[in-house]
Amino acid sequence: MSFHFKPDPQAASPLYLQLAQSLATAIRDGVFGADEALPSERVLAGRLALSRVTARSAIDRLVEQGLIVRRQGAGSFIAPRAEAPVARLAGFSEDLHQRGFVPTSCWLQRAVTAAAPDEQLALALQRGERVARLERLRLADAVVMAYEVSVLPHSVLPEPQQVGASLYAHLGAQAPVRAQQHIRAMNADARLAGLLGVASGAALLFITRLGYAACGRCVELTHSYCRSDYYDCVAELQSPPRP
Amino acid sequence: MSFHFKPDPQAASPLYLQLAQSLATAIRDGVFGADEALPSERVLAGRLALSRVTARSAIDRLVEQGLIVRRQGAGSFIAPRAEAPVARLAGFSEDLHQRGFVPTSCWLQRAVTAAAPDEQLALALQRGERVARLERLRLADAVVMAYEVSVLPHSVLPEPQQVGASLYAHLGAQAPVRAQQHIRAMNADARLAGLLGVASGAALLFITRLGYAACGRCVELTHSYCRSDYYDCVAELQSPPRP
DNA sequence: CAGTGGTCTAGACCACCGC
DNA sequence: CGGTGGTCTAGACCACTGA
Repeated sequence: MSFHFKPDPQAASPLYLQLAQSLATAIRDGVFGADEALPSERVLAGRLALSRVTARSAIDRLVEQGLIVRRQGAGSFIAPRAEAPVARLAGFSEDLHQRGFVPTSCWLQRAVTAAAPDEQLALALQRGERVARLERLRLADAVVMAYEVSVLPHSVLPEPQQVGASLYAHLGAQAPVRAQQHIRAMNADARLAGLLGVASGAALLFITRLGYAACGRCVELTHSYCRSDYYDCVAELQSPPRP
Repeated sequence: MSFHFKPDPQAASPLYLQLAQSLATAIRDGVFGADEALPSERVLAGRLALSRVTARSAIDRLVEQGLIVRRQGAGSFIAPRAEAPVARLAGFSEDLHQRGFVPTSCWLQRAVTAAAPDEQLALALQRGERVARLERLRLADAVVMAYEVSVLPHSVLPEPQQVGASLYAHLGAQAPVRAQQHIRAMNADARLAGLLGVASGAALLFITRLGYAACGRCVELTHSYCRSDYYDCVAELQSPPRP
């Protein structure tokens, strides 16, 4: 089975991304068997009339995503992972969608309010700067999965009323590209139990997320209270730099 | 303030890593002010007699680590993050150590046993292949923080008795470099409550970790039951590839 | 406009793997 | 040994930023 791909120098996206995506699709479609070696970087480059550096960049992406494993001197191989990969940064919507659920939201509040002290600190707000506050229930297939409060600088989200199902989609270029989550467990109090439809005292996942835009600014502080029986949080970790 | 660095082509580690580490140190030492621009890639390359690609590779590393933010057309800037960065893949030991605790372990079991079905599957074991089973309490400053059961292929860990405080240190080259964690919350049953010294029914973090070695093989399956009042799980997330 | 990061090329040497 | 990934160079064009 051979791999076909036509580089298009006119396209909007760079060649190495086109190639990476193309290879990723081929891998997921099973064009290459598990544990099989990819064409070597030189072969790939030669066959597609690209430089080796470009071919290598494409493979770099796939290695980062865990789709491919490199073995020096031997070759690049399909990673031996049958299961579904990836749970990078994804909003709730995208996250659930991937798992085949139909995610919906039920707004409890979308307003511009004053900022609490911890919010001022986390978002590095100017004195007196206000925040957009989004409060909602998250549902999957009509089952409540989480209660979530998001706070963003007013300047980042001037009109919270306009936010649709996906906050990140609405934010566009200002959406977070990196985030830090603190994940804890807590027992549901009466109010949370009522909102989520669980017994009082049930164990919940309590997730605090700080989201950073591409420019490095912290643009999102979110507290999520998740039913753990329906939702679990997946994290992909990478090794620290070797000193 | 200027930045000094002598590239050493003889050294074991590649130039781009030397430079990255050197820059990282300089940044953490405050040689560059927050929000200040780094020397441009061309300047860096010229001054250090490196190619621009090499200088760029070094900066790539720092961007991945969140130390630096690139702005096309403008420059590369110190990321505006005062706080402690990074919680990549770290074993419990390293993790707690970074926070200033003294981590210790109390072994409950270190043995070679048969593999349960889910363990066979997760670790992709041969039929009948046995596993090393490690069971321990994790303590920080003499307080129990977690109960943990790790299972590894016997071939990866032939002598579980020899494992010291840090499993990853003992594994050496076979230690995981990538991991996937599933994080859930659960109420402590009587046994867990007893082990961890919490009330029965208290909310615990229940973390299942699959660790993958550099060669791509899954070498670790760990279940952790963590007291959430003392321990929280930090995850750094990155954005998905833009399609 | 000059300078920046983003991408790309063609070619090179090395350390490592498997035969 | 030949082929592989790992690193490095010198130079190029583009799109974008900011003064």
